[in-house]
Amino acid sequence: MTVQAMAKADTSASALPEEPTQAERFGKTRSDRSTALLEDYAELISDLLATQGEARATDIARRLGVSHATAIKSIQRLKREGLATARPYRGVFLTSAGQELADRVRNRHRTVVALLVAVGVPVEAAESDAEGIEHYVSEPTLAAFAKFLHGR
Amino acid sequence: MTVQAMAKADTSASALPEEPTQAERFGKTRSDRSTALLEDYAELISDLLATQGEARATDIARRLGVSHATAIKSIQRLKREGLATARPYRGVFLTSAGQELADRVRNRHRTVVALLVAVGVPVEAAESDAEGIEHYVSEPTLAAFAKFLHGR
DNA sequence: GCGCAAGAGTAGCCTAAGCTACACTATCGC
DNA sequence: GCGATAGTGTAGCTTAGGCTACTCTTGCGC
Repeated sequence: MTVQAMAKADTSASALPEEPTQAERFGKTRSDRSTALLEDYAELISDLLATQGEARATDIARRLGVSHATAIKSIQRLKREGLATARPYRGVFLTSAGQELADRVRNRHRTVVALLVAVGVPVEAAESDAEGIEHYVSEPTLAAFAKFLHGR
Repeated sequence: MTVQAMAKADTSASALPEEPTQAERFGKTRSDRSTALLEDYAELISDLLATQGEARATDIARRLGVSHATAIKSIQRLKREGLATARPYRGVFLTSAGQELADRVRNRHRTVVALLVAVGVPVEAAESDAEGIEHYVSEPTLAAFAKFLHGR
């Protein structure tokens, strides 16, 4: 604090953004984080339905590398949020909202990977990093990515 | 399941990666997620020390948009992990490991923002999205970003 | 030098997302 | 048609990261 300290601001640190701005960004990042899991589940279920014809809890668990109990708990959350339906001992299905989310996520995922590769990231790293990155790519950023890829 | 379903694989879904690969990626993403918070704290503390001369729990809380109790809990975790030191009612300081982490994170943050801007993302969106994205950028990807920025 | 506001710390609660262990269905083979 | 096995579901525990509501220090103003 104090004026003296203020004076030496902007030395090494690239000028801190004002508090409210920074707090908002962190808040947005926090909420993105909480939807990241749902997005992954939706996308995976959609892929499983498309390729295997059904999405079973055990398959989902195996793909994600978690226990089946964890997968089931997350599926329950998906149901709570209106993204999926599931009847006991039958598979999991997506509601239209869930399918819409899955499509959006898959599309975004592809764009992110393509962009990473386009700027020179090795394919394997691109695929791997995109898994984490994609959940934090906002609409304007995604649009910029698409434009960049298009106009190359 | 079943051969019929297998046969129609690779339709809409961009060919699922094999299970072990995918599970590894998700696992990596999960562990990145758990270090993301620590990284944010380390960077912020470093910035506060540089610009204000001290890092107080309340300031940290305000910047991050969380309650001071939450900030203190996280600072305790930082201490547990050997990244910071703090004596009661004195400020928070970084260990050399913590400082090293902060430097690395700040550097990575700058590179990510610069890359986003370079591919046409509006500055405000770049700053905001980078906050989430940066934690999932691996070394190879970061190197590719730097190379891309350099050789423009 | 003392009182009081601001800041720091503690306690206790919640939810999400992991886990293991156990119990219950379904179905396939014979 | 019945039994083993594979898959599903439930219970109960853990940790992280939020919160509010309290108490305890510090240090500034007078």
